[in-house]
Amino acid sequence: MRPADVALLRQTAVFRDLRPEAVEHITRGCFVQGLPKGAVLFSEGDKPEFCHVILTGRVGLFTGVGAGRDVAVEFFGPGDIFIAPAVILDVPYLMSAKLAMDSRILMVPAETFRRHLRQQPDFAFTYLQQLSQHWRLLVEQIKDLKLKSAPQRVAAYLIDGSKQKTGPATINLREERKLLAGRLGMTPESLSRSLARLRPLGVTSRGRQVLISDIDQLRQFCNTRDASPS
Amino acid sequence: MRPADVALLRQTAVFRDLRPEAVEHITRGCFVQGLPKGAVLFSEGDKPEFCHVILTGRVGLFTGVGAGRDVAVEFFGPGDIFIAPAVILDVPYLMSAKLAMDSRILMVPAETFRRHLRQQPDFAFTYLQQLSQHWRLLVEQIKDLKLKSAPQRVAAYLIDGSKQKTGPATINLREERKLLAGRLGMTPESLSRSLARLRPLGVTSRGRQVLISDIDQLRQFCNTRDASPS
DNA sequence: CGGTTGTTTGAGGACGTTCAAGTACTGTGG
DNA sequence: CCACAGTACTTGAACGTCCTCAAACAACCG
Repeated sequence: MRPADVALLRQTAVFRDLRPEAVEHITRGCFVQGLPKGAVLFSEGDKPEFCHVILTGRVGLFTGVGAGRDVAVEFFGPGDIFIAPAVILDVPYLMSAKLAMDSRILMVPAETFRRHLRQQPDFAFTYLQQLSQHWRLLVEQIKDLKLKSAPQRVAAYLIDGSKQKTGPATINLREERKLLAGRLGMTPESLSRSLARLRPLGVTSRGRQVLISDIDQLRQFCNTRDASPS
Repeated sequence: MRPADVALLRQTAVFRDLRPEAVEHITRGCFVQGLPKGAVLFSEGDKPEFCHVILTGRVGLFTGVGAGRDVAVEFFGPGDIFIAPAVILDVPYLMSAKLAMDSRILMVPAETFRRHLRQQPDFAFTYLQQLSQHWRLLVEQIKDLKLKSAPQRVAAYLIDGSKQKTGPATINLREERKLLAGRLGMTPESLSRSLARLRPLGVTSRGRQVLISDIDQLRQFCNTRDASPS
């Protein structure tokens, strides 16, 4: 591993609080891969051989890649360890992993990862915290899919992705719209139309830039039972 | 804790492989509650005070309980530790927990649970395995919601819930249909209609009993892109 | 600059919801 | 044991949302 990569790793939520020698111990036998956008790390049904940690970039987890349309289940960014569950249980992946942009990925051999989880309580706990956060991402997504309309899901995503909590905000969509549509459980056409329907509520979008004039107004729209237009 | 409850606990996936003294150590300060169907263990937005382990019975996690309709996100049964993520992170629950039938619940004080996760590597790892399985449940659910039709989701649920892997099967629906409909992301009416549409494929239902004449045929129906009727 | 890919907009249709009524089930008390 | 109330489940009709298909437009990259 390059020193720069080690430095990146030391900033991540899971490794930040570990003793330096523990980090070094875990990363022994690991390596880093710099891969281009579109690269596939593994496919649905594969047996896991590595656990992956994102140092830089963005990775999407997709399903139905081969047949039909591929739909994104969730995206992860720097510091995230993704689909360790398959590694922990040593069972085939339920999703495929594809880079949403050029990324640097730390590859931890599956057995190494499991061994350190068993032997290093601190590591197990910090990873448990991250998996807990990721669990909550999926829960929120299921809630949104089950009881929000398409425009409401888009609005919720914008609110969640903005650093501002109130008033006006600017958001950079972190993935292209086609992929984002899948993550939100709709087609690209529906995403486009949903954004159009949010325009009266102060949402304007140019490319990946989205401007919101009033987040609170959007939040209110998200929580109304009735998503009637204008 | 009653000896019978201890015996139940010793059969669960998480506690089965722990040393007896470790189990006893963890359960010190815990207590068991026998509660009736419909009882609410906690509500969305509450701060977690206990981690819950199901000894017997069945618990549903719901959202939007107060306003609108309450929708089930997932159900858990004996041996499951549920929503520990909120406990681990010490953040408010995203869902409410309601008993789907009379149950016995082991209540582990939140701080006790966190402390043992930190201090007992075996416990952390076995729980990590369970959370990993639960993670995969949510992933499967999201996949189904995003790329299966309502009848296909019902079929997938039946297949998943049956002990047989092939040929004919009998399934006992573990929750009433109203709640099951929410779990499957549809209304009770749609569930009823979906089951009706599966009839030509050899699915007959009487109450909570569902008979399938040929699981493989159902499985094929699940995976077809086109869910055209009959 | 042309080709490819991503995004918007339109029209039509399928799926699922909503509302409403009717039927079957479950448990309770007479 | 039966009658009854309350609930769960089914079925029907109308509506709305979202998807599909198709075309035009914009953006990006070699």
